[in-house]
Amino acid sequence: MRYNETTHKWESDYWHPAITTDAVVFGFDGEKLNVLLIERGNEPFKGSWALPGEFIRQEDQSAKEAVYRELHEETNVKDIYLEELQSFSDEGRDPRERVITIAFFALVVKDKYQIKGGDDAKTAKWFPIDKFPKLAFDHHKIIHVALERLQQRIHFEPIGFHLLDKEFTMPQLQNIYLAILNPPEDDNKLRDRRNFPKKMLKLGYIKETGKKVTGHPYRSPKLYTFDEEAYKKAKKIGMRLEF
Amino acid sequence: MRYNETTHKWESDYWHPAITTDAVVFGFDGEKLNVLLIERGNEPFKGSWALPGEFIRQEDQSAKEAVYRELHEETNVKDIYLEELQSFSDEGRDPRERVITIAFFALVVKDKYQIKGGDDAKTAKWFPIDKFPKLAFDHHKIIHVALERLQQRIHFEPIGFHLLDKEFTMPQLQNIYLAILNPPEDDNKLRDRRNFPKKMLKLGYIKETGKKVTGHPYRSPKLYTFDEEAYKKAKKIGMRLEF
DNA sequence: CCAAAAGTGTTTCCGATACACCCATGA
DNA sequence: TCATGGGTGTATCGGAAACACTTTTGG
Repeated sequence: MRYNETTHKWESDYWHPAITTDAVVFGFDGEKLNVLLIERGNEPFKGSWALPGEFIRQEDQSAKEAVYRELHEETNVKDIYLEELQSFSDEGRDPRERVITIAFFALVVKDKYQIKGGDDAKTAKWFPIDKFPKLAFDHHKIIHVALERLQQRIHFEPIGFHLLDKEFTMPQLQNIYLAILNPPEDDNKLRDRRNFPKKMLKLGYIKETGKKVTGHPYRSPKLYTFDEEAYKKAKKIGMRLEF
Repeated sequence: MRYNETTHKWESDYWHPAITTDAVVFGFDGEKLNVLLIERGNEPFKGSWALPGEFIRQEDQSAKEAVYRELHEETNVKDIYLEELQSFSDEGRDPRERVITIAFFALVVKDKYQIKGGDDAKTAKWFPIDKFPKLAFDHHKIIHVALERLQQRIHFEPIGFHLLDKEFTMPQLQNIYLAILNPPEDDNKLRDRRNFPKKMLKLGYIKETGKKVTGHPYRSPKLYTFDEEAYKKAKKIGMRLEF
């Protein structure tokens, strides 16, 4: 594809579709899983809520980088967990022209970054995963796929941490598993406070910090951290990391 | 993007990258896992081997459909297992222009279809997964990612069948697991002929056909099929399908 | 009757699950 | 001292893993 100085347009002998990225950004508020949405300031779907996303630019090194750029602009996030979901390329998903989207999902510490308020064209807001507005394009479908993927992932990869501060308590971590997997009320294996830490600690990549939380009107929970080294080692020797 | 009747070029106000699909097609020869490669007839990388793939066309309903089209042209395959892998969008992966590839992996019955021979510009050939030539572009990396994905998948989804005829024997199925996962010699749980069928049958979605193979110079193995209905049912009630 | 490959059953052991009581903290 | 939530230990049960012998088939 070349830029034509005369017509001021990009030209090619072959059809090239437009490519965007969209990110399903998950956050955790201590109780529920939340998704970050943006109110669209332009047509199409002006006024509707949508996933943060943008057209990939020529200067982006990769699709992933484009997502980082966009998320940084929107929310100032950094050092987040970001994983490619899949592409969405069906005809008719954008009324303007044929658009292929590469979707990602991200896990962030919800209150660590200041998302953009209503001060300019774009307003960003968190919505609980079970109660969000009608969305632009096929973004509803993308969120659905992202949630499924997250549920799969958390069974076999320790990614729950990315929704929490560096130091976290067992009950917090357990709540994340419950919020994501939403197991039936009688599922003791996930909901039981005795079994959860036992299993989690046996995996070997969570370690106590020795510290405790203070300021609660009840017994202070211990703080733990994710031990990246131990995790890599466990993964290398093919340890079962299933939860 | 619009077609300009005067210049006979596609034009847009914004940069649109080129999009291709590539497919890592796996086949099984009874002993080893194989990948389908194509000898390139044009520059760049003329004469090199590469993954089957092509630019997405405007008339393709989706990226997946583009892959089907391309594979059908190359190999006449139909009813194959096809799953999106991920996109590859790094700058510089194609010397011509910026190209974003959406990669897929496929499982086919290796000898069911006649792949194209050396009769025209494109020659297709099977290569064992542990011994294939230098590849064009970043296709080496794509195959690596595809193999990892396949190894993950087969632990939790019954996809081994797609590499075999509709009716297959336990030893055949076991060999697929061994070829894909390549467990250490002392791994009894996968290599033991007694444990494998036990576990496999307990999952509930493989059933005996009552038939047997004949023509072997030794005891005839039983034939089994994949029971799609039973699988869906098991999946719906959230059964553990891990192997 | 021999060689090659396939089929089958049992025991053991560990890990998952179920389950109940005590502890720390601030009000 | 009470209410709230957090921490911990144990018994049981089931499934995974280890293990060996018999059967079928064609040559």
